[in-house]
Amino acid sequence: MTDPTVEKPYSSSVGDYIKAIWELGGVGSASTKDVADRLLVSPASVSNMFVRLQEMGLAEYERYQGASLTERGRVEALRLIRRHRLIETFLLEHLGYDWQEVHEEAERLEHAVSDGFTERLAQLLGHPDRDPHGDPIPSAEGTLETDDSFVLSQAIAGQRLCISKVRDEDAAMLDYFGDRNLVPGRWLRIREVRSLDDVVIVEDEEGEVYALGEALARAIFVRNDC
Amino acid sequence: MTDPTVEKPYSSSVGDYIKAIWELGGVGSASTKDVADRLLVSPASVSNMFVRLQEMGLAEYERYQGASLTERGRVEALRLIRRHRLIETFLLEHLGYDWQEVHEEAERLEHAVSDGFTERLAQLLGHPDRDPHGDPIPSAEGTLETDDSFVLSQAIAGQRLCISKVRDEDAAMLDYFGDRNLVPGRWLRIREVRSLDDVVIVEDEEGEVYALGEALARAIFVRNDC
DNA sequence: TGGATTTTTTAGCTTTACCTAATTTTCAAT
DNA sequence: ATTGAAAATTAGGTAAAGCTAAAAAATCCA
Repeated sequence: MTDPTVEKPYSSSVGDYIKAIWELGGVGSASTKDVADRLLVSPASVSNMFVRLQEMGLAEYERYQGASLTERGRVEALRLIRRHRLIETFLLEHLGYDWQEVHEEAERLEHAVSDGFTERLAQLLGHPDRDPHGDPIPSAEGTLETDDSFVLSQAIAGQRLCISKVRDEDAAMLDYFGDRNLVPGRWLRIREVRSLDDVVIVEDEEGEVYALGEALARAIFVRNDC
Repeated sequence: MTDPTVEKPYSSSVGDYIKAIWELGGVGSASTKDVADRLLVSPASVSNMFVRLQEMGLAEYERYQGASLTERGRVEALRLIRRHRLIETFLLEHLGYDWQEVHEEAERLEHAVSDGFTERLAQLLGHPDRDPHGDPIPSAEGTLETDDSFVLSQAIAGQRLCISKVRDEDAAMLDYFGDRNLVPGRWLRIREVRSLDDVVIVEDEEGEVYALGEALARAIFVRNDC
């Protein structure tokens, strides 16, 4: 008597795995170890879950070859990422959160909110297509804009480029960038890209000059338009 | 090596049980059956959980006698109820939810949000002390205003009373009241309380007269002040 | 090519939270 | 005081999601 038209929602664990595969896998597939490291679980747990994801039709999986998402898995991942980024935007813009605190809270909330909540939140926020880090927000239909931005360390001296996003993994870096207003939407002129020590020297709109070491230059993404 | 100062958060199931005991128990204790009916689980599951709640120090429990909350359990229940009511207020006032939709969403969210989120939300909402149904919102410290309101069916003809809250169990009733603006904060003059058929006849501030049958008259709470 | 190392899987176990079926206790009514 | 119904508990079982330890496959490298 199970009604196939009513599909039960996936558990939050399943969602975490799908998201991890999406984020790690890119085009190809994600390895057991990488997923285990990202989710802080044992590799054995990942092996188990890969089998279950396949049974659920969310991933393709071949023993010893890692897992990749099916179309349904991809849609599900993008749905969660949409939720996550909209929630982050709300926390930052309406509740006064700062960069550090946002990620953890959004990680929990994205599994608890309904689609209805998500779309109303999108409306409240004015249907943004980027979150405050500059990451694109997938559409409600599960499409994601292609991203032609690249890492600042790959820029060429003389270019004038727009910051498209900043990596959101390291809170201290986010603070550093926030303090100096190196945030998505700002234009930079590239003064020098020094291969010797991977330092990139840039000038912002106010003429302020910054020398960014390797780690910082790889945390800022830029592109030609804004 | 378990650090007793770091207390792990309770699962959402534990929270559901504590809330149910609080809502059903009042002063005394809540019975296995009542909790089972409210949470839509089997009585056997409730018996199990009662034992676990006692081991966790959240409830007192004696076989065949039901369970009542300890001080810690009471504080935990009020914390969840605070979250729930603040979230409902937010959904109604900022996201355009209507009465029906609100409860279910809040029920899920209250287990996912942090205390930090809750307090920021309270700030955004202007630290309300009542939710839109008129239910008092517990303080962050775990205190709850004593409620001296009573059910409309216990009013006496001639009194002038203020609607303090409306029962939030039945969505159709909430709609009925909402449509007629019979909401917390409105004053009513009691024209007649007919014991024959339990119909209560009231007049609102605009002189509109309503005859409310037993079910409706028990869903509206009133008191002398506002 | 053959070891050594890393990665992955398998096997078996734990906890949480639920269930059904059977049994026991309580309570109310004769 | 007994009994019958309602309520509660116990016993035993399931599924999800995790774990460790041991075995197997893949990869790297000299």
